Amino acid sequence: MDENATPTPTDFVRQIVADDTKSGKWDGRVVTRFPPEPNGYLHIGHAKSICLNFGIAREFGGTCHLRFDDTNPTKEEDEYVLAIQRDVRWLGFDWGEHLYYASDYFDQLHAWAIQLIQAGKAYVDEQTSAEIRASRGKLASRGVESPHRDRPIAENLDLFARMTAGEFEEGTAVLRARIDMEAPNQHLRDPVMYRILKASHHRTGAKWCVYPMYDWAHGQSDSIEKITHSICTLEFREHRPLYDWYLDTLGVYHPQQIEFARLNVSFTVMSKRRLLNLVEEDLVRGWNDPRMPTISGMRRRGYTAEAIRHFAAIIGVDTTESTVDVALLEHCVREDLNKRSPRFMGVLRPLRVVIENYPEGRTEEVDAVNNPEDPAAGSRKVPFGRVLYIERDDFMEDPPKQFFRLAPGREVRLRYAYFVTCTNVVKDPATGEIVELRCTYDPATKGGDSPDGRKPKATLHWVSAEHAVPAEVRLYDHLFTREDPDEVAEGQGWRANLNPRSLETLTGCRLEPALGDLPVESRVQFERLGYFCVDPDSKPGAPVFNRTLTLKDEWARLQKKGKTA
RNA sequence: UGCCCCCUCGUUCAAUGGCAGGACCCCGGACUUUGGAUCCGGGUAUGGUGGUUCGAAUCCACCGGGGGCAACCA
Repeated sequence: MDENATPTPTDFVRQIVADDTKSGKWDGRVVTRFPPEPNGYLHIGHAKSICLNFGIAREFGGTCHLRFDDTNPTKEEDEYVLAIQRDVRWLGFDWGEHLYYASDYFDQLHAWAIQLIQAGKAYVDEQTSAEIRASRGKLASRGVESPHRDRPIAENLDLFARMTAGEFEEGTAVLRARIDMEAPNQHLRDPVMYRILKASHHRTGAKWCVYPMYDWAHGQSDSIEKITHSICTLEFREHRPLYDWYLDTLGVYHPQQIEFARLNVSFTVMSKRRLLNLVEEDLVRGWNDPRMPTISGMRRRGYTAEAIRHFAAIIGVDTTESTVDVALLEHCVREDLNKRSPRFMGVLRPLRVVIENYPEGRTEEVDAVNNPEDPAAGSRKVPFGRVLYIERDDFMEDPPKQFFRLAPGREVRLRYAYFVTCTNVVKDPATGEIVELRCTYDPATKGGDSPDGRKPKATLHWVSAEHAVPAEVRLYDHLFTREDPDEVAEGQGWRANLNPRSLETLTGCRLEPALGDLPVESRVQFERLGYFCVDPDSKPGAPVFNRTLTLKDEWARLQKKGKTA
């Protein structure tokens, strides 16, 4: 997509950055970061954050770091690290040499922890996690101080050293910041800084027995990297006082945390926990299932990076929790695909048509425009013959008034070819099913125009039976049947709203020859049907297509409204 | 019965004390060798009540509604 078509967004985060740049608050530097935890694949919500962080860096001449927030070895895997990098790159962003891991900072973090202990600002607590949770107090009440809170500094130092050395079992001790058990903000009630985890870390292996908690790791990582604007989602707003406390207490470089509303999209779920659940329970075919709101899923589905970036630009950035209509995302994809997709003809549910007055054994080629939106795309030849396939939906034996397509005795245009008139309907005598149409064609209409000015009300797509490529086509619908998957009956979970018809696999489709050998991920339009792309499951001579999205369909709209009497 | 945050067309984002506007969506029409695309027109919004002000979506107060926070997750 033309970069000019996407206006540079203006939002409150960019406003802050612009103001800071102007005032010289950070010496004119702009450094942001995208800090995913490698415990799942990136989704469209992350895309919003990626576009925000990398976008701001690009617009203000700054840099954006990719930092893996890998502080929990029990949930994180290298597979995710690789997938995340691939997805960010595919989206069109580049972190240059600024690839970091929170685990790179474990030594520094540990040294800082000792510094806090020495300052009397942290202590080792040997209460159980249940005791700690209970003593932290309810939402409306205050917390109670740990019996270990006032233990001597030397003892804390010793205990923490032994925790680090692996002398204690998991769950037997933690290091806590010594702040205020009566703070109205729960996060300030002596938060845990380190817990004992005897798990192998994807990068540091068995080096550590203690791992930093998110709050302890995140702000300090920002500080080490000299981040200027640490942009995160709304749920971390109440963590900000803690973010600030750690940095201030340590007396180190202190970035500004800014929170924005995470993206929700209708008819899907966005939490990594739920997406992981769908994958693990085989409710979808993996993280990159085309029905998933993951970046890799959308990519496999045929969405373009440009469309996703444009979507991110127009939804804006705000502090109000909201759910964006999936139709807006789909609009962005259609808009982009309309401009760039070469057109072809493909028949999903074939109905055989014999042109009775067309000579047996004859074949000719007709000229077809590749993309009416792009004259530079040129044209191609499409073979035509006596036996064709058309879409079953394009014929009705007894059509309602609003049906413009083929019917007995009616003339329609075959796109780029000829006008044909249906003369007979052949049915299976046993089932009554229509198995073939007999038609005649008007040789004077070659190319699709009649010298006498006749204008059929419909133009149909078709393929020559002799030349057609057989294919599998996968049709997708929304993953959930409700705008809000959480809207469920008593006692039911979000999965009750999974759409049982989110995937429909069609075999025996017939495509024009040019579609037989396209590279994986090629994106095309099947005329009158929608946008499709080549799935990696394709084999030579046996392509598999995913339907990215349908075209808008006036006839389908009328049917849906029941106005087709 | 604590703390924090948020309420503008159906949805979403603008309007930074000065004519409430755009996009999506929906409806209707034009055009059309894709019932596509495109173009044109239409579509009951500032949660409520007070206050400040020449003037309030915007500032203040109260009320109402919604969301977040009680992992040794991030």
